[in-house]
Amino acid sequence: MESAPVKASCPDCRLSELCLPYGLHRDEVKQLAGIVKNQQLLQTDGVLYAQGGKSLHLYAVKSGSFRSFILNADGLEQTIGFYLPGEIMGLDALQHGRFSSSCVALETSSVCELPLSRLNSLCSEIPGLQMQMMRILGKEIASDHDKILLLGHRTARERIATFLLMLSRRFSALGFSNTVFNLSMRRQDIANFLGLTIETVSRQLAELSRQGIITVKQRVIHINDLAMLTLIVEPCANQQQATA
Amino acid sequence: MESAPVKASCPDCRLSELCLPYGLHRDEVKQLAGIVKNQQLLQTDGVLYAQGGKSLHLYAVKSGSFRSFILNADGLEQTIGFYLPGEIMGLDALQHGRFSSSCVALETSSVCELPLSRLNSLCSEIPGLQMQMMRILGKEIASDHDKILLLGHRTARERIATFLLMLSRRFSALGFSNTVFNLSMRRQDIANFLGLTIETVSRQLAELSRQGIITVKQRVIHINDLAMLTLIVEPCANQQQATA
DNA sequence: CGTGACTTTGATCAACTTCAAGCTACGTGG
DNA sequence: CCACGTAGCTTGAAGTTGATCAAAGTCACG
Repeated sequence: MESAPVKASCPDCRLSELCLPYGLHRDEVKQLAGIVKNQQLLQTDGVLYAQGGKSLHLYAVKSGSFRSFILNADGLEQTIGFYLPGEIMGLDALQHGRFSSSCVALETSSVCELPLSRLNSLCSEIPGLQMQMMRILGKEIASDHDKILLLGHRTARERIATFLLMLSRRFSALGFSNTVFNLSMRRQDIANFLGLTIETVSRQLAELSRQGIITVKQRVIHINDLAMLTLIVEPCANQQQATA
Repeated sequence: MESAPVKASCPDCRLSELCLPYGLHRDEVKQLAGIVKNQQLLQTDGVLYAQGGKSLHLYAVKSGSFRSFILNADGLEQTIGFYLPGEIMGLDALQHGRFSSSCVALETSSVCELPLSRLNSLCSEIPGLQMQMMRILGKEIASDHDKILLLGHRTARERIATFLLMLSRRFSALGFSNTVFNLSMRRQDIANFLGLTIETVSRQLAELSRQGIITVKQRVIHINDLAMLTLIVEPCANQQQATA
C-alpha cells in the first residue's frame, strides 16, 4: 500500500505552509526537518497514542486522518476532534507529559514524529519556531472554543451544518474541493463528536439532502448550496442578507 | 476597597506556585517580575479585553474572578470559562494576535499584565519559563477538552455537579474551603456556560438541595456530601466502589 | 451468496426548553 | 424608616427536540 517510512523532509513537503514550518526561513526549516523522526504508518483504527500514556512526541498528520477522544469515568467515549494533514496532535499532553486523550487513525494514515525535548531546544534557538508553536497552540485553543460554542447552544441541524462547513473549509485549505469530499469517519464518530446520536445524525443528513442542500452517498458528501448551509449556522445572517 | 495598583512582585506573590513562576529559580522569578506590568484593577462587568481586539498581553488573575465568552453570529453569548486567581487569560489570541473571545470581571478584580513580546524573549532565555508556558497552554487545552466532554454527553444534573466540583477543586487549590464557597457568577452565566437555561440550573440546584447534597443560599454554596456529588459525575464509580 | 458492520427509518418517550407568573434581595428616594 | 422599583432567582405548566427502542435496509468482503 505504501513503502517503508522514509526520512521526513519538511523543505519538500507540500504541507509545510500549513504545518510547523510555516513562517520559517529555508535554513530553519532544514534544522526542523533534522529533528523530525521517520514517519510512522498506521492502518485504520491503529492507535497513535493512548490516554494516560507518556508523551515524548508531538505528531503532525502527513496523510490520512485521525480521531481523538476521551474516555470518561463510565468508559464511554467523547470524540474531541478530527485531524487532517498538516495538523498537530498530542498538544494536550504538554501539561503533564501524559496524554489526556487517545488518538486513532480513521484510515491508512501517516504521521511525522516530533521529539518534544529536541523541539523545545530548537524553539529556544529559532524564535520563529517558538512563535509558530504558540500560534498552533492558540489555534487549538480557539478551535476548542468553537467546539464548546457548537455543543453549548446549537440544534442538531446547526451542529451538522457546522460540522460539514468545518470540513469544507479545512479540505479547501488543503487544496481539495470544498463542496465534494469523503468522510473518513463513521456516523458514530460524527454523532459522538457533535453530542448527538447516530439516528439524529442520519435524520439530519437525510433532511438536508431532502431539501437539496447536500447530496449524501454513503460517506461521500456533495454540498450543493454552500450559502444555504452557512445560513443554517448563522441564522441572523439571514436578516442581514435580506437588508443588504 | 483597594489601594492604587502596585508594582507586581512575583517573588512575594502568594499565587506564584499556581501561576507563571511555577518551577522557576528565585532569580528567574525576579526576571519575570521585571517584565510584569502594573496591575490593572477592574470593577464588576469591567472589560479586560474584547473579542476581535488586538492582543498585546497575557493576563494573570491576581484577585477576583473573570468570565470569558464568545459572541456568535446571532449576537448571543456562549460563556467559555471562568478564571480564578493564578490562572492565565488571553491565550486564545496567540493564534493571530487578536482575541477570539471577550473577558469581563465578575466582581472587583485585579490582573497582572504580561507583555507578549517581552514574555516571548524571556522564554528563549529561560527554558523553565518556556516549559511552564507549554504546561499552561497544555492545561488550557486539556481543560477545554473537559468542557467539550461536559457539554457533549452529560445530563443537566451531571453538568451542575461537575461545575460545582470543578469550582470546589480550584478553590481548594487556592487554599480556600472546598465545601463552602461564594459563586461570583450569576445563574445566567452558569446556565450559559453549561449549555442550559437558568430555569434548569435553578431546578437542578433546588433538587440537589432537596436531597441534602448541597445547601444553596443565594450565591453561597455549601457542599454537604462531596462524595455523593462525585458519584453523580461518575455514575459507574458507584459500582466500582460497591465491589471495593 | 451469506455474514456482519454500518446506516436508515419509524414510533414512542423523556429531558430540557419555553412561556408565564411570583418571589427575594437590595438599593433609592420620599 | 419604609415604600417602591428592579434585577436576579425560583417555581409551575405546556411544548419540542432529540433520545431510546425496534426493525429493516445497504454495503463490503470473504
